[in-house]
Amino acid sequence: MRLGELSEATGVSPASIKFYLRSGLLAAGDPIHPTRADYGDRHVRRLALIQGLRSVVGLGLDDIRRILDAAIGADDSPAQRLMLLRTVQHVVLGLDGSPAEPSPSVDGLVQAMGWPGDPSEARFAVDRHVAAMEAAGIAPGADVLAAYGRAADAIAEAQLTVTHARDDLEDVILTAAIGMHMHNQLILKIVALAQASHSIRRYGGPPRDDG
Amino acid sequence: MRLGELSEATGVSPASIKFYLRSGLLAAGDPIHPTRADYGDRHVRRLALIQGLRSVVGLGLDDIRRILDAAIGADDSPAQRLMLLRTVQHVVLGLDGSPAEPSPSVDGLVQAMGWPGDPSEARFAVDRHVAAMEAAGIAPGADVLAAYGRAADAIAEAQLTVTHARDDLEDVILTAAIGMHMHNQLILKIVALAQASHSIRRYGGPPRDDG
DNA sequence: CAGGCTGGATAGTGCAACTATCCTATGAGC
DNA sequence: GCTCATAGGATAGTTGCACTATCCAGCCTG
Repeated sequence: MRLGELSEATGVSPASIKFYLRSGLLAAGDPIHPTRADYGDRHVRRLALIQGLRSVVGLGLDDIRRILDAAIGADDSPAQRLMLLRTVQHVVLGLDGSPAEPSPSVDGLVQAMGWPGDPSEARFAVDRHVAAMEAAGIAPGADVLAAYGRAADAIAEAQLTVTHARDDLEDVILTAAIGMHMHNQLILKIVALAQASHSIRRYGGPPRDDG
Repeated sequence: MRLGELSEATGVSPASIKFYLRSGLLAAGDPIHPTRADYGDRHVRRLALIQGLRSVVGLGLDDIRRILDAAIGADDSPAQRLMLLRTVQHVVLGLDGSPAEPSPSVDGLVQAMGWPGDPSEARFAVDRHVAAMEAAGIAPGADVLAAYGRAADAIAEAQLTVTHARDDLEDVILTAAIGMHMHNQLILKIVALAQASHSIRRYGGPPRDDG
């Protein structure tokens, strides 16, 4: 299909498609004439991925590009899929990979959950984050961490299962990134629900607008 | 203190302070002369709040203004604090308050956690979110929801306790918003950690860069 | 009374993500 | 062969947000 048709098929304006082509987010179509290129299904999927990462997950084009770059040349093997998953996490969480001081409470969490204790980028990120929360005076208690651990274990399992059920890498990325985001928002909303419940317990009623 | 001193005290440029004054995010100082105003501690705290909500939580100035508006006229009573907390959740989560179809899995969660079953904005938000996830083919299972519920309960309790220990409303807001954000990021990172662990279990090793 | 700082208004900057315009080269129709 | 609409490519302009810089008048100090 031609650019105009690709635009109609995806709902993305021709100008934006051109912009993505220029930006290197979308591969050029197969040139069938000097002034004509042919776009296919992969372009449609790629555009859907870009749109999803932008509008749902809220990533910037630079971050999207980093994820896309990781997908280039990757095959469908489990190892490559995990690699891709890791890149998505890396970008979405803004991990930087530099080592951090292990936190005792995180040690406790890892042991309680039976997770491997190897230092890793994710572990560093958790350690750093817990340290930041402690510095802010809002350190998570052992019970909170334990609850997070169980929740995280359940998400991780579900995410891996869903992710590996996907056929193509665009789907893998989209499922992983949107899954992370959606689970995250879900937890926030459940916390809001829990807080409403707790405030009822403490004060006999929810906070109300109308006095 | 004068504008220049307020700037030095907070690290916010005079131009930005003027901008916040114009935007209505920061109350004008007490005019001591036609061309001189006096700023006090409340301006320092307000600026710290604005900075925190912007740089840590990532809110836009419109959202910050909505939270600030809710704080105006509020007193230190538990009810007002809860009201404020609710506004913060409202803004940070983008809740809209319109009713949603109750989801059976959320019903199950609420009953399992012993939370009050009253319909509420938070409940609607959770119902809508679960529906969206189901539509996206990434519906959370009962085990995942149960784990979230326990985690949320722990956060809510901790958050309420920490929040109510704060003295002034600026602190209440900042603690609530930054707490939400930090806990949220923490969960994401713990999920990343859990995922690394699961991938080791499944495939005998973490995904690696170096092959 | 001059200079500098204050506060207030207005306009400009930088970034991100588009969006509109222009240009060139076909390729279809006559 | 010639014209003209259109695709594709390059360039510049727009929008929204969050500042930032400039300008101006007042007035307090020295």
